[in-house]
Amino acid sequence: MTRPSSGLHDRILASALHLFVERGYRGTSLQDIATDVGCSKASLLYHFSNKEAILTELMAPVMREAERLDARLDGLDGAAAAETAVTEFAELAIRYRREVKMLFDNLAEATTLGTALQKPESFGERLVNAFAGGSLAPADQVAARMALGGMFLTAADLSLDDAVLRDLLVATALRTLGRTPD
Amino acid sequence: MTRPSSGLHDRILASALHLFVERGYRGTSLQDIATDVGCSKASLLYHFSNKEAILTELMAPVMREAERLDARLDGLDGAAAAETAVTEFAELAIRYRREVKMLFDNLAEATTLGTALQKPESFGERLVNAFAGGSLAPADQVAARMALGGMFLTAADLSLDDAVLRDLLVATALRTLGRTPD
DNA sequence: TCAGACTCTGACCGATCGGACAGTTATCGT
DNA sequence: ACGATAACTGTCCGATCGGTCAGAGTCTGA
Repeated sequence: MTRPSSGLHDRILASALHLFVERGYRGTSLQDIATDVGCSKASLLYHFSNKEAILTELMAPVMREAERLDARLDGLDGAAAAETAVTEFAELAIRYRREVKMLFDNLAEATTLGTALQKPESFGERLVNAFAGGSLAPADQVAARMALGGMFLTAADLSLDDAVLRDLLVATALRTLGRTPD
Repeated sequence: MTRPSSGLHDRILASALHLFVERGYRGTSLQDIATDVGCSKASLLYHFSNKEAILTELMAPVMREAERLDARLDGLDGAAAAETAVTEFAELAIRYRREVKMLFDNLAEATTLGTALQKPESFGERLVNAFAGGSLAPADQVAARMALGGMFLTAADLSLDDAVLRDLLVATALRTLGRTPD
């Protein structure tokens, strides 16, 4: 680069994340982001090919972590799958709190939106299965969905110390699943 | 009325509910609804003063039930509050599945939107407190949020028999809260 | 029969959306 | 000193948004 980088790229991401979380993806216009950053709307489209590219880049780290977790769960079953899934998902949901909140604030639009929010959908289903320990019994499936949904919502909403909240999420989710933590 | 009512009013509501659930409130334009109904966009605004009025009327029955539940919880505390809240909320969430799904699909926009989606916010907080049995301990608060969030998401997503799902929601939520059902 | 009320619509409006593009400015290596 | 290139912006665009309005068509009660 010739001109000293002002770090605009990262500032755009920061503002976009903040606004997407607060008002949703559709509820945030490029002009909103530009105003918040303090640059022109055209600058956004210089750094990102389009609006969705901003969302995609914001979600990229979460997606990577999600795929890693997905791979780890692949060989597991039963109690091992459930406990691993719960523990790792808690860690992930806490670390990427804002991204997680952004994600489910736009679940309805996920279908319309491109690939940025489509992988998480199938990932969610595999997580539910892991939570259920592979069981297809209605009671286990419902418990799995409730545990996952509960962690999802609670991690995004609550403002508690990260470590404390993570441990509580894990313990409570395991209780929901009927698996007493060791 | 002079001309035999074509029931357009209700058909608009039905289409709007369907589309709001599928694509979100912001993701659904008046033209989308009009096309789905098979009438002109101007007809929508003949029957409803504006777009938000459609949403408000869709949410009206849920709001009434929510207020009734709210009143019932007012005098209760501890285990009685938790069990009543869980049981009644399960009933409500199941009966108004689609409206509930519509509600949390638009949580991020609730602040922007008018009164239609604002009452539920404070109602949610009171529900959490009831779920927690009045306790302010972090463990109880987290469990309450997870139980509520879990019911919320699971009632909206799953396609199970109503009665079966309702009983499972109640049993699982009580387990999450650490309250063994009688 | 006919005035009036009800239902519905086409045409139009200003605002805003995401995005395209040519041009300006600043800074680099040579 | 001087292109070359990266960073950035003003301006414009077509599409679509929610919403208005004058009127057309249709039925009822007097």
